[in-house]
Amino acid sequence: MFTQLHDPVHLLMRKMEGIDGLSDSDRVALAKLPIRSITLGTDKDIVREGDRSLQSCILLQGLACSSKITGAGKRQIVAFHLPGDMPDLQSLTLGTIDTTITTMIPSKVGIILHEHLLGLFENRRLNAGFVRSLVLDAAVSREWVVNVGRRDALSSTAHLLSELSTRMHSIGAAADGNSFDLPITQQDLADALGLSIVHANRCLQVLRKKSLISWVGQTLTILDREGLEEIGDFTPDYLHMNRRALSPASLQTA
Amino acid sequence: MFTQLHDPVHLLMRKMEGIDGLSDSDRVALAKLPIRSITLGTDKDIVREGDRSLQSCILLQGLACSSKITGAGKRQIVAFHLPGDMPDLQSLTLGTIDTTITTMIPSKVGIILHEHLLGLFENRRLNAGFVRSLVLDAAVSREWVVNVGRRDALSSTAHLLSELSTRMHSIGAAADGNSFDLPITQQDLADALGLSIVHANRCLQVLRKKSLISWVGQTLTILDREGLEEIGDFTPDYLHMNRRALSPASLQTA
DNA sequence: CGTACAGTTGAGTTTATTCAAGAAGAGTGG
DNA sequence: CCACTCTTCTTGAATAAACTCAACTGTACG
Repeated sequence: MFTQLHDPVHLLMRKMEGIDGLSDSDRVALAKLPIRSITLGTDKDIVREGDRSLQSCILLQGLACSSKITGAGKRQIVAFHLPGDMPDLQSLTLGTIDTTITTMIPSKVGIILHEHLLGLFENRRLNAGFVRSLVLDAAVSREWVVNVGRRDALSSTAHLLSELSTRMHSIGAAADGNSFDLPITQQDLADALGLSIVHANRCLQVLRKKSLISWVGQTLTILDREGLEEIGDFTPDYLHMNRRALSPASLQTA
Repeated sequence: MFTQLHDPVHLLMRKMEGIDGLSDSDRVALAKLPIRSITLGTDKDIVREGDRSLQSCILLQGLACSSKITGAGKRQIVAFHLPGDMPDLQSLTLGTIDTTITTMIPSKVGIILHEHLLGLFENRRLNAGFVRSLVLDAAVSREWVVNVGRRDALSSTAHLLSELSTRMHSIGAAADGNSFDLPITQQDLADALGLSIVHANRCLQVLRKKSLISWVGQTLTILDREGLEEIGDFTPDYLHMNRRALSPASLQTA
C-alpha cells in the first residue's frame, strides 16, 4: 500500500529522531495512531487561513507550502513542506489555522484527529518529538525572516535553494545527492523570496550562468554546492539536523 | 522585591493563560520553580547564536530582541521580547541557541535550568502552556516573514508598530491605552524591518505627517490606531490573544 | 565645552518592480 | 498529426523603491 518512503508510521518515527531512542511501546503507539489518508491534486488547499480545526495533517507524498496573502493581495510563502512534515501541527494548540497550506503537486496527506494526537501526548517521549518538530519549523521560519529581510535577491535565492536541497537530501529525495525534483514555478519561488517574478527569474539565470545550478523541467541540480552555499550565505546549522539526517544513506538503514 | 507586574510567578502564570484553568497544584509547581534573577544593562547579550545551553530565560523587566547577522555583516532582528516572554525556550529542545538575544534597555532576566523546566513538563497542563508559548512565537515569526517580504516599507513599519502596541497593551505596558515606552533606536527598527536606517526614518516621518503616530523621546503614541492598522494591513489575529489579554484591565483582576 | 550618539536631510546610485511582448513547452480537441 | 490554448519562462525598457554616502542638527552627558 505504501512504499517505506511514504509510509505514515515510518515518517512519524523519523520525525521523532532527535529524541532519545523510542521504546517498543512508543513505536506501537505511533503505529496505532489512526490516520486517514487522502489524495489531492495540484494547487489544492489543505487548510485555509482562518479555519478552525480539529485535526492536523502530515504530508505523506508530494510537496506543499504555507502562505499568507496581504491586504494588497500579494502572496508570501512562509514555508515549504516535504514528506514527513506536519505543517499545521500548531493548530493542535491554537485551534485555528494561520496560514493557507496548499499542495504544489499531486500529494498524499494523512489526517490525524487532534483527540488522537492528544492521546499520544500523554507519552513524554512522543510529546517531546512533536514539540521538537514545532521548534524546528520555528527555527526555519526565523531564518526566512533573515533571508527575506537582509540578503539581496541573488543571495537569498541561493540560500533558499540550498535549504531545499539540504532538506530534500535529508529525506532521501535527492537521488544522486545533488539532483532532486523541484516541481514549483518561478512565481512560487518569487513568492517565497518576496521578489517579483521577473527578478527571481534573473537571479536564477545568474546562478545558472555561474554554473552553480541547473534547473531543467522539474529537476534542480546543484552543480557546485560549495559555491551556491557561499553565495547564499548558507550554513545548515539552523536546520538542526543530526549527522544521520544529513546523510542520505541513513534512510536505507533506518 | 518585585512589583506584581514583574514577578516571575505572576508572569509565568499569565503565560499559561491560553490553557484551561490551572489547578492549585499547578500554581504551586510554578511558584516553586527555581529562578535566578539577574540584572543586565543596555545592549548586553543574554545568549549568543551558536551557544550550547542548559538553561532558558524569562524576561522579567525591560526589553530585548533576537537577531541574526548575515555573512555580509547585516543584522536582522527576528523578534522583540517583552516582559513575560521566554525568548530561548526552544533551547530546551534543541540544546543550542540560534539567535543572539540582546537587551535593549536595562533589563531583569530570570534564569531557569533546563532540568527544572523538564520537571515541570511532567505536568500536562504546564507542558501545554509552554508549548503554546512556543507556538505563538512561531506564529509571530511567520507574520514577520510576510511583513518583511511582501509589504512595502511604509506598510511594514506601520504593521510592526501596531504589533508592538498591541503586545505592549496586552501586558499592561500601555499606560493610557495608546502610549507606551519604546526605547529602541531607529536603527533597531530598521533592522527589524530589513530597511536602511534612512528609509526607516522617512517612513516614520510619513506616519507622523499623517498624524498616525507620535514618537518623542522614548514614548510612542498611537494617535490614530485605525488609520495605522489600515496602512499597516494589521489584524491582531496572528497574535492569538484572547479577549482578556486584549484588554489591559485584565491585569488588575488577574 | 567637547564628545558621542541618534535623528534628519539632500543628492546620486543601485536594486528591484512594473509593464509589455515574445518564445518555449505541455496538454487538448478536432 | 496539427492547430489552439494555456501556462511558464524569458527579455527589454521605463519606472519606482530603497540604498548609500555624506553632511548637518539636536540632545545628553561628562
